[in-house]
Amino acid sequence: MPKIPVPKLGKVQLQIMQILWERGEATAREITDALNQSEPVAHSTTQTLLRKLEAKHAVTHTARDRVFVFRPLSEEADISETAARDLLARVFGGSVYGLVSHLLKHEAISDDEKLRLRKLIDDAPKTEVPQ
Amino acid sequence: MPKIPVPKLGKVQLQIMQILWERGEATAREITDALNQSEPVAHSTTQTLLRKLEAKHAVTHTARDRVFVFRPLSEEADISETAARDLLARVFGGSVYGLVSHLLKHEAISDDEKLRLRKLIDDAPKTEVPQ
DNA sequence: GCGTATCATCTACCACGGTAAACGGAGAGC
DNA sequence: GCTCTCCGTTTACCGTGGTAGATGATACGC
Repeated sequence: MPKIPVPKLGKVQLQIMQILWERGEATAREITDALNQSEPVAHSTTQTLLRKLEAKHAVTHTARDRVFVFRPLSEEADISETAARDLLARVFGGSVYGLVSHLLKHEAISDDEKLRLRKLIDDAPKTEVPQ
Repeated sequence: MPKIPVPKLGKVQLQIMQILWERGEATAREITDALNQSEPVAHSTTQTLLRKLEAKHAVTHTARDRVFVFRPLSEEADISETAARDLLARVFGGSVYGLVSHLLKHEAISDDEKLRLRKLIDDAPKTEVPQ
């Protein structure tokens, strides 16, 4: 089994995936409309990107009436995983500490968020480095 | 003043910048050699990328003897900033909490790192969210 | 039946990162 | 003086993301 690797996605491709994750499924037209909420995109562009996403097994489609209904194949967690790990390796030398300290220094975080983060760290299991 | 925007860099381009940040300056040959420590890259490739980096004002060069000495123009902090914010916006909807919790859940972190992270959060200033 | 609207497909561009061969200039060694 | 080697420059190619027009199939209204 060739076991499809987690695909790397472009900006708009990721937006499309997010729409699909949110809704479970959508037609090309619905996706175009959703994309156009934030920025204008031609319907044909959406369709091209859907074809490319399908080519790398990130989405699939089934025909319903005369319309294609698309559904996500890649999981949101996997994509986030890959993207986060990529940034980590490329920019922060693989150091989670480096990235987090950078975020704390340069990004706005509410007190509430800080509390929740603290809790998260406290609740983290002891050194159980998963495989 | 056109005020150059912080450039987005590719994988190898980023590696080149990291070499330059580390050393302060380097010749094309030195960069190629350093890159080849991790993965084979033709010298001409290095030079092409340096030209492209120079085109977007990420590096500059001066001639010394017959050799170009390259120096970084972009700051490491700015590039990290851009890359981190990009990931944040694209994948985690701008939520620092989302990204950090993801990291804590999916990345291996030593107890020591956890302690240091906790300290970092505790020491973070109170909600001074300017602008 | 015929036009119109809607789809999906095909085809083509552009930008950019990455890759590298080919070329030309200029010292170094003999 | 000729060759060798190192260097920078030019040029070109591929892959991919993004963009979209042109085209063709098909249903729908009248």
